Amino acid sequence: MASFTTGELEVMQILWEEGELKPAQIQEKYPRPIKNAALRFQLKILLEKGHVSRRKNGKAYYYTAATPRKGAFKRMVQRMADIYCQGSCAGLIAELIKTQKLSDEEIQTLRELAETRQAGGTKS
Amino acid sequence: MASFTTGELEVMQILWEEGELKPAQIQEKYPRPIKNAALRFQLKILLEKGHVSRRKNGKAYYYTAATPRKGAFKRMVQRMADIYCQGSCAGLIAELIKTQKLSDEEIQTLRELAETRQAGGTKS
DNA sequence: ACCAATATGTAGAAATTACTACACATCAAA
DNA sequence: TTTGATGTGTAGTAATTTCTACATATTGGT
Repeated sequence: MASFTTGELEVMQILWEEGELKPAQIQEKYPRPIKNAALRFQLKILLEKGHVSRRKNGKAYYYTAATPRKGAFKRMVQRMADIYCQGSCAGLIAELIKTQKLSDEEIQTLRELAETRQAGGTKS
Repeated sequence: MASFTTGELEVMQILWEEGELKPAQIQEKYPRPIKNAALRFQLKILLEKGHVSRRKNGKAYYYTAATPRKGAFKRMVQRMADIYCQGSCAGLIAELIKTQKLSDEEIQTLRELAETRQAGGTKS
């Protein structure tokens, strides 16, 4: 009831980035060749599940994401934390900082980000 | 060729944590009730795909993870960065620090972690 | 009003993932 | 060596996900 299949996610990504599109336009942006009818099938599923909505304009239906990107992101983060870090998001972030390749500037940015949050959270 | 199905991942998680187990033992640790034969089917798939190996000891086969946890983690991180942060892992970490609920201590820990990496990267 | 281009709807097939039932194999103990 | 507990192998079923083919509908220009 929460996570997307691969195909669904490919469509949602496009809608999150592009806004309102009709099937033929989504098809063009699709990361791999896909038949129009196959794509429309994905849209049908997403519509039934309530993840997209559509609106008729001229001849065609235009689709938009109904499920926000942010919520989907949160669920995926939590899932990953569950799998790899006993459910702890902080643990996940720590693991990422420890293991990912990061340039000096990127680390500096992250550090500043943490400091900012710290300053904002406590009352100066 | 890279990512696990839900069922496969549930098995891999147990093997990553516990080491070498026989089917009945994995079955006990499984996050939800599962029939012995159903579990063994998952193991069969994982074996065919090369994600686990097995070794006979006494009556039973004992299974171990052949695909390392670390690699699977990296792939999942990259996938998530691709979907939500234009492929940038640093961007992903930044997004996490910005959006996740974190206690003061957790933020402090992350900050220290970043500082440590920074100190270690540049020559003191 | 008609036609051609563009869209849509639906039934069914293929591929993947997940599960079940049951017959057969192996080891240890009497 | 028979017996029973434990473990294995395999064939068949179900559910989900993905794709295809084709008939039908809608719109704008003539």
